Amino acid sequence: MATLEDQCQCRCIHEDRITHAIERALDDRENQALAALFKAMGDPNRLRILWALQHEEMCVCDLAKFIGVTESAVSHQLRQLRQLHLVANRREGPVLYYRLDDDHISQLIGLALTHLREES
Amino acid sequence: MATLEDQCQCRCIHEDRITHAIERALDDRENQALAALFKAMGDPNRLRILWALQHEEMCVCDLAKFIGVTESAVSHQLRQLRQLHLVANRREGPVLYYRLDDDHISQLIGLALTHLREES
DNA sequence: TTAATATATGAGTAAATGATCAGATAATAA
DNA sequence: TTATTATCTGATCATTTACTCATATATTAA
Repeated sequence: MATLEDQCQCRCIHEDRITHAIERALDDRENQALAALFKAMGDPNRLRILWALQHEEMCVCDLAKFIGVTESAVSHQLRQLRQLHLVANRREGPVLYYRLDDDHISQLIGLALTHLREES
Repeated sequence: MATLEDQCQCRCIHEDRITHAIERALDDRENQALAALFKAMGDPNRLRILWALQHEEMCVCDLAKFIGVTESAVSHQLRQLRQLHLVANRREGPVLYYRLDDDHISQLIGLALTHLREES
């Protein structure tokens, strides 16, 4: 994000469009948070986790076995997903059952898959 | 992705859930492609570009000015977005006007923003 | 053709990422 | 209490990433 005054080599063609874009731009924090959300979904293993949790809640070692990495690795990934409110868990004795945090996650995956399959 | 036979330290609790997850799992290539799509949207500057293009098509140097980086940097980003069918362009003389490739992109951003704002 | 403008590309680099390993914490059972 | 199981956390490291710089390509005009 830059204001128009910054570092102007004056090569741009459409001052008006830039001005409008800046006016309409998403707030910086929100942009950052939104990017973090997409980034979290943008890793093959995390996505596998999310996909699996669409259907059934699973514990850490289930997920580790499923995607073929260490339980430690899964735990690290789940922390990220938790912090971004993509997954939630519930404890039953010593085991933590993970699930998707809300319905938006499935919707996002579904919508993206639609885009992909229509191969626009 | 691993089959159940691989590297079994036999510590998992729910063999059945793992089996189901493997059966229902997204095809490996599709999972990869889906992750790539989300990852592409998961960078603050690329997201700013996509957000701006929701409203109006813009050329490379507009975008560079807007987000405050080199035109080269924007060009690199746009290539990624092009390859993943997130943006498309049209040439008018020497300048390329970029736009969102289809309506799904806006929908994805909107849905993610809803999720974010409901702070589930 | 040459010059100028808009964009693309390749190399190089500092920073971020995702995995593993080793060790810490939490809950239950003996 | 101690032992065991499930999960978490910190350190480390190889890979990936996103930028800048320098250069190449493409389009138009002179």
